[in-house]
Amino acid sequence: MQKIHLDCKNCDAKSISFLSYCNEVEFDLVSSAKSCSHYKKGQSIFYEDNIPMGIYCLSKGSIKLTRSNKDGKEQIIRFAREGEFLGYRALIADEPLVATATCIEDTVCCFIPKTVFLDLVEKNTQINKHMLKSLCHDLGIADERIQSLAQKSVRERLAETLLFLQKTFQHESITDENLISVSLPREDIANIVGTATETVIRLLSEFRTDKLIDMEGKKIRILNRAALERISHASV
Amino acid sequence: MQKIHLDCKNCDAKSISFLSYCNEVEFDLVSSAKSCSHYKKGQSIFYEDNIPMGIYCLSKGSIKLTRSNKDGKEQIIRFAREGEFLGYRALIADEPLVATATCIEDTVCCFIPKTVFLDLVEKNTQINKHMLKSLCHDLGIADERIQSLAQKSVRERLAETLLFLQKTFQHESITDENLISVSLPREDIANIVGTATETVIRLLSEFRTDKLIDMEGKKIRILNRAALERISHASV
DNA sequence: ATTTTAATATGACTAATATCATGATGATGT
DNA sequence: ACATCATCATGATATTAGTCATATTAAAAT
Repeated sequence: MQKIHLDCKNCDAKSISFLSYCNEVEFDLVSSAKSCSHYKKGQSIFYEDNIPMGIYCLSKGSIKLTRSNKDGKEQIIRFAREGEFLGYRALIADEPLVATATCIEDTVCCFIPKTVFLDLVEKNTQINKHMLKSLCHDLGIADERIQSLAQKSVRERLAETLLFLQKTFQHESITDENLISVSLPREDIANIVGTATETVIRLLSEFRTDKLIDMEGKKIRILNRAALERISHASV
Repeated sequence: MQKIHLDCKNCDAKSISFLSYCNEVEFDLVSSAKSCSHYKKGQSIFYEDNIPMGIYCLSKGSIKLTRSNKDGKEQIIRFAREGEFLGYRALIADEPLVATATCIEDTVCCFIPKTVFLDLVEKNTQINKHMLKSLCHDLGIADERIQSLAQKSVRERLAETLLFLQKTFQHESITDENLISVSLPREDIANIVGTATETVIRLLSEFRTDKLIDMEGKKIRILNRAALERISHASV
C-alpha cells in the first residue's frame, strides 16, 4: 500500500459514485479529509470482523469482498468496481465489517473518515436517498443470490456466474461483448459459485467441449450466450 | 382476507416498528391513510414480481417471504414478525417485489399507500436513519446467509436453522427457552435450509436419536443446544 | 365416525459433487 | 535459461444429498 494524493475533483470515479451529489463545499470537505492509497493486486483494504473507522471509495480498480470459514476457504460475497463505496454498510449498521476487501487488480482507493461520511449521509438528502435506494437494490440482489445458492445446481450457478462476470466487468472501452474482461483464477470462480475448484475446472472443460465458451489465455470467451442462459435458468 | 379497522394508536406493534418515530401529525396521517386486513394462515399478502403500491406493516402474526422456481419449489428468504415492515425494499428501490409474503399463522397486516410512506421516509429523519441502519444490518445478515448456503453442508444448515427458528420466534410470553414456538411443516424447514423435505426428515430423526432435539406434537424442542451450535459451526 | 387428504417417515437407488492423488502447463524470480 | 511455485487438468473414489416408491400417521372434511 502506497499513499498518494488525489483530489476528488480529478477523480474519474466521482461522477459515478455517491459523491456526485455533493455540492462544492461538501466536495472540498471530503477531499481534504480523505486519504488516498494505491494497492497492488492481492492486497487487502480491510478485514472481516474489524471495526470500520470510515468508508472507502474505489477510485480505480476492482475488489472482491470475501468471508472465510474455519478452514480458510473463502466465499466471494460480491465485487466492487470503480466509483463504488466500501465498508459503509458496517459503518451505518454500527457493526463490525462482515467481509474482507481484496484487490483483484491494482487499485486506487480513498479512505473517508467515519464522521465526515456519516455527516454527509445525514445532511445531504440526495446522497441519503440514493444510498437508501442502492441498499434496497442490493438487498434484492442478495435475495436472488440466496435463492440461487439454495436451489440451483453447481452447473447452473457456474453458467450464471460466467454471464454475471461478463456483465459486471464490462466497460465501455471494451468493444468485445463476449470476452470476460476480468481473469480470475479457477479458485476464485469456485468461491463465487460455492463449489470445489476441481468442479469448476471440470465444468469449464465441459462447457468448452460443448462450444459454449472458449479460453483465450487467462480469459474466458462466451461463445453461446443463449445456451449459458438456458443452463443458468434451468430450474430457477 | 377480511378488512377490519385498527387505529395505529391502539396497535401493539407500533412501539417496535419504524412508526414509533412518528410525531402526532404523522401518526394520524398514516392512521387515516392505511387500510387494515386480517389474513388467515396460508394466505398471501403480496406476490413476487408484482409492482408494489405501498408497504405493509405487520401488526400481528408472522409471515414467510419466499421465491419460487420454475418447478414451483419455494425458497424461504426470510421471516417477518410483528412490527416489521414488508415490501418497502422494492418500493424504495423502485423495482418489482422479489418475494411473496405468506402468513404462517393468522395475521393482521396494514397497508400504507406508497406516497404516504415515501413522504414519511423522506421527511422524518429518525425513520430515515433507522431504516438506513436496518437495511445495512439486513444486508449483513444476507451476506452471512450467502456464505452459509455456499459453504455449509445441509446438516450444518439444519442445525443452524433450528437455532435460528428458536431465537426468531421466541417471545417474552414464552418462558420455555428451548421449545421452538413456531411449528413449520418439514417442507418449510427444507425450504429454509435449501434441501429436500426427505433430507430434513431424515436429519431430524438423526438429531432426535442423538438426543439433540425432541418432538412435542408439531413442535421441536432443543435438548442439546451446545451440540447443535457445534454442528452448525463445524465448517464456518 | 369414517373417508379423504396431507404430512411424516423410511428404504432403495441414483446423481451430483467433494476429495485425494498425480501430472501437465504456465508464470515468476534469480 | 532454469529452477521454483502456483495454477490448471484429469482420473479414481468417497460422500452427500436428491429422487422415487411406499408405508404410516395425523389432520381435515363429510
